[in-house]
Amino acid sequence: MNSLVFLVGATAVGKTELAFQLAQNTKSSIINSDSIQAYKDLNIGSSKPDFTKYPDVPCFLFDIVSAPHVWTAGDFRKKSLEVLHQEIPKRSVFIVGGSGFYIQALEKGMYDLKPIPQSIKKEIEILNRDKGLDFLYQELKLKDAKLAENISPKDIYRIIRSLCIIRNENKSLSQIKKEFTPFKLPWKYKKIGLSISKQELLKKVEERTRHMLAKGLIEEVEELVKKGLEDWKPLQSVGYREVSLYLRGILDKENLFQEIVKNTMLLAKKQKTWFQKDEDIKWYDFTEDLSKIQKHLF
RNA sequence: GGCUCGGUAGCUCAGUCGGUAGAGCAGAGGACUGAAAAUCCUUGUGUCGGUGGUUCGAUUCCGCCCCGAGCCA
Repeated sequence: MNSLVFLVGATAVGKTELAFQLAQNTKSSIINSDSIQAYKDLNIGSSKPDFTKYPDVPCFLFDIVSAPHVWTAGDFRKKSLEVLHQEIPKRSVFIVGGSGFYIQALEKGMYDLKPIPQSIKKEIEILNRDKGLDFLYQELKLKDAKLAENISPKDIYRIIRSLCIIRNENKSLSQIKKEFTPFKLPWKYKKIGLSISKQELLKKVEERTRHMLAKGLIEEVEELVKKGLEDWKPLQSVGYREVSLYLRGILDKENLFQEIVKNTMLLAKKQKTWFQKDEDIKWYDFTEDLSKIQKHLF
């Protein structure tokens, strides 16, 4: 019986390397659940694996989206389900990545929502620009008091998104949530996490950041900016954002390294917070023997 | 050596017309349903450089000293 394993943990802990070794040893395949590694043009800053090192491991959902398109949790859910239906009958599968929201989307499902048309997005953006976020928050309070209570009046992302949904679905998010039945994956699966002390992680993050800069992270971002992609959302992610600031003269070179390291550590903390509430995850120290982990899994 | 401006939370700095102080960032914790590497929330006692003086009371005013930056010699 082929199995399904989620491998999670903070950025830079060494998930990818472990996953490829496990997959190679057990003739399994890998699905990427990292939101940034899905992008074709984001290689250095996303720490994309070196696929030539493991030519026999079938890989999915890496390098599948090109700018200016944007990859979302919903896309991940849909595509990963397709891949799983095709792969599980053939071999075991590892799903690897640090995006907790993606794992949740796949595991528990997502609300069945229509895509938001540009016209609605624009309308809300103009309201935000002209009347301010507080005006939008007041509208949300009127139309979905329960949700408004649970988010901050400054949470620009959630306020705009929920108003878009109200306009597009004619229903509030709270209502949609109430009517939603959680989905269940049709396969048995295990979740394992790689843990690391903050001190050890800092060492890894510094090393990785140094490596990224040496390998040409700045040039990678420069290329994208040259193509007019400075507003492309993924360039707001850790590493890419700091380099963009550097290219615009807002950050100087000495601070660039420090800022990337700092924000990567912040990201790692958020990932840790996300995963630690999931009691199904079995944690292993990052120094744990491969064979031990493998034994536990199969 | 003289003059000027600084020395306040781990960092950058605000402020107190004299009643022992507060922002941003960091640190710690948390939320999270289609950009999630995003977007947010909670959390701030520190010999206010040292020392003497004035004062009921000084981080705040005055003197001296120490440290840093700049200008003049």
